[in-house]
Amino acid sequence: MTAHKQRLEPRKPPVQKRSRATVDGILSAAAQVFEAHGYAAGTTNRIAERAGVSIGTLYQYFPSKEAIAVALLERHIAETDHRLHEWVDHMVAEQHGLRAALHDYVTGMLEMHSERPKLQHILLEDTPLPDRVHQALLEAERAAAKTLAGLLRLYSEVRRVHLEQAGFVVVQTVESLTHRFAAHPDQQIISRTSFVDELVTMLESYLSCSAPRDRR
Amino acid sequence: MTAHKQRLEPRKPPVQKRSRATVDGILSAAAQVFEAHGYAAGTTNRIAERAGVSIGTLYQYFPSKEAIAVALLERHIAETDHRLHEWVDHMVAEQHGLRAALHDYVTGMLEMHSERPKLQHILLEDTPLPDRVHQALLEAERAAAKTLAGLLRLYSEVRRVHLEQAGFVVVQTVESLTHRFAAHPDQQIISRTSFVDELVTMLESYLSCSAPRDRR
Amino acid sequence: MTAHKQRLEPRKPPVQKRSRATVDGILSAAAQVFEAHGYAAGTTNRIAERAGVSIGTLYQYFPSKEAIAVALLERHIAETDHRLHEWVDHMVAEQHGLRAALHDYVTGMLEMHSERPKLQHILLEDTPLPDRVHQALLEAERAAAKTLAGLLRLYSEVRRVHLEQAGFVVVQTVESLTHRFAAHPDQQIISRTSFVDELVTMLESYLSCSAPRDRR
Amino acid sequence: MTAHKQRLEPRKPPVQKRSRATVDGILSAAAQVFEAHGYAAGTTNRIAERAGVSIGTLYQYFPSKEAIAVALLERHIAETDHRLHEWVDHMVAEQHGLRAALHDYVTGMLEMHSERPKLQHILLEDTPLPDRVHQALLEAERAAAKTLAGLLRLYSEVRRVHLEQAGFVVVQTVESLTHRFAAHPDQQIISRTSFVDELVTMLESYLSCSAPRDRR
DNA sequence: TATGAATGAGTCTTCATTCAT
DNA sequence: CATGAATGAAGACTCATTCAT
Repeated sequence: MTAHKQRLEPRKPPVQKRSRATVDGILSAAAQVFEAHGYAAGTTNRIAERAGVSIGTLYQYFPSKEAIAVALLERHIAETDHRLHEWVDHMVAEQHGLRAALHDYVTGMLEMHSERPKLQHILLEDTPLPDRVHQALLEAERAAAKTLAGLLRLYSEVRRVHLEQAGFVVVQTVESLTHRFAAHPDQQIISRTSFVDELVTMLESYLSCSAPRDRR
Repeated sequence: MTAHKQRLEPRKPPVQKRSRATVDGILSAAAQVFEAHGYAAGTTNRIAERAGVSIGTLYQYFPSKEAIAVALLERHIAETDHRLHEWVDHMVAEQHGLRAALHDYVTGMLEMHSERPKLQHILLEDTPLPDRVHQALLEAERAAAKTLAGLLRLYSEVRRVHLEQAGFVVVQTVESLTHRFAAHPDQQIISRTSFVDELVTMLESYLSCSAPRDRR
Repeated sequence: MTAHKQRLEPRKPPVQKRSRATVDGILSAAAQVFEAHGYAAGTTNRIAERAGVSIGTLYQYFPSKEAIAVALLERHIAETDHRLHEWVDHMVAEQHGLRAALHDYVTGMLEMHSERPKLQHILLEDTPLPDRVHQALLEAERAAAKTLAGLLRLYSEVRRVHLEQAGFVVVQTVESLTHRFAAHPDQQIISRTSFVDELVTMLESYLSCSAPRDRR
Repeated sequence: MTAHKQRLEPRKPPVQKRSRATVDGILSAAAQVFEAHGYAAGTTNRIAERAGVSIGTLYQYFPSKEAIAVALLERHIAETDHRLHEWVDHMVAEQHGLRAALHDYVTGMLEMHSERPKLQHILLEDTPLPDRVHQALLEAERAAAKTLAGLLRLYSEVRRVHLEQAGFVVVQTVESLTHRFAAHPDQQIISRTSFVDELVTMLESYLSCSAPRDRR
């Protein structure tokens, strides 16, 4: 009868500050609810309730549940990107050594993922997201790899030749492991500090070794 | 009136072979359906249909949808474990060098995750699994780390001191990266071969470096 | 998430007699509910309740509310068609005069519309019916005009030249007036008998006049 | 908490001209919206938007959606009545023959219904109108029949005895057929001109025949 | 044991209406 | 008087689960 699934953006960003606050409130509530219940069981009513608004208001700002998920993911992508650039700028300015730089990066990402460890995966794996979001995600990863490659070029310790490939591996590794560790912070075989150290060591030795040591 | 969430085991291991086949059929169907539609949209009716049994029969063998998810996850854990041990045995027998061994391991895991790349995450993140499953999962990882540590001890190239920690890092890294790569095989910045090579290189250089190169 | 609005037929005519009864029960209930509340206010829950089945059962047989409306309309078209042919056959067999034939026809239609006077209009005007239903409706009217033309040919009293046009006018007139009268049976300016008589007279004098009496 | 269904009149005839224009604008917008979307899907927000006023303003002038429908219907009744009297006056003045008079009448009504063919039915069949509106409708029809009877008396060609009954039949016939035809102007078995001619012929022969030609 | 029709709690979403500004 | 953000009751529809056959 009606035409669902059209725009996935807030209908009209109804202009001002009140709305900004409301939208943010809904998104934060959604993040909590999805984190706690999963996507399917994270009902829009629960989100609205947690956000302290009526269900009607929620739908004033988001045309569908899916739109909320998309907004959440885009927010996450933006935040990750922001963190990365901030870190890169900081590193360029501070001129620390490679190990220190990696340590800083790993710590930052671990911190970031410790907030809502499960959210991304819930969003990524259980939501039938429109393709453009997946594209955006891949694009963001590609961009991150490139950015990182640019930074790595500045370190004399780095011996790898294909810096973009190396950047990709580093980004993926940090993202994945950091995320995994954050998901089960307590019951781990290894302490947080040790984990960071080992990871940094791995990355450092990888970046500073010149090539596959020997043929298989 | 409803009786959700009771036992999560197959009611009675219903005697013998006929049932064995049926249970397997249902699990395989569930794997396909969850992979394709996600957990929430993977309806029990769809699973039953794909398995070629009636919905009634499905509920003869599994008391709830959740029980199917749990069984699937346990099956996956067992399989991973099996693969690991097989590989370890093979490595012990063949006496290859470290790099070759790692290459074999990485390739095997990548292969394994390429089958149903999304299934685990769907199961892990969207199902409110009973805690004992999470425990089992962590336990399995711990065991894997130990097993790997045992193997690593046999290689003279390995210089790491805390082998269990190293085993943990290796297991996690391979598991994560392999999984990530398998999820988006096409649109990657790096080829499959390069990916494997880089990953192996990273692991090798990590394992064969004696310690953090320098203090931070 | 799912794909609504596909088929508008009962999903699978689930085979047997029980279903036949259920489908009929639902349709009858729907007819009553739509008649009483209008299309929009005729909720599927109300229909199910009136039919004595659960809402789930209703959706086992009809994929959407619209499908129910369509089925109802198709049923009506079929019934009208059936009535018309029955009447034609009867008239051909009985060899009554034109007036008697018309009287019989008008009475029959009036009877038929007295059952649920508003239903058709509700279905026609408020439901966003798929186009093929509208086509079917027009087609049915065209066929009725033709059928009637065939019958009129048998009456010597009929002087009209364009029998199909005449058939069309008669069908439309009877359908419309009969319907209107049935809608407000009580509070009419004219009695039911008089109404039928006048209508018959009008039709008779129309059919038996040779042409426009005079130029305008 | 809700206050549905209270008064159905504009709250206060809010003074003068500005309001007059606003009310008219809303009604016209409502007519378009109902015609295009049906009653249920014709939302008050859409009406307000089309009228170029805020939803709040709409509710300043109409206490409910239903009140708009009622006002629309009353407007329609008044207009029909106006047309009829205009026509009668014209006919009395011009002294045309019966056929010409009928032709004029039919043409006028056809024209009128061609504007928003579906609106009336939507209003009539899908809105749970308060009874007094139905009363008013019937009353208007009765009055029309009487008015028409008065006119018919002036024509020597008319032989019918019960002029009021005849007036009723004529009014109903013209109203119904004209409306039906207007609703599906394109796909008709008969052209517009032919339709008018046939209808006029039918009415003329009816009015000028003295009585049921023969007993049944 | 297998079947599949029936169930109904629970979901997302809409929209008439209110009221603070 | 006008505005439009907020409200929440209510509706269409889904799907895990049961149970009579």
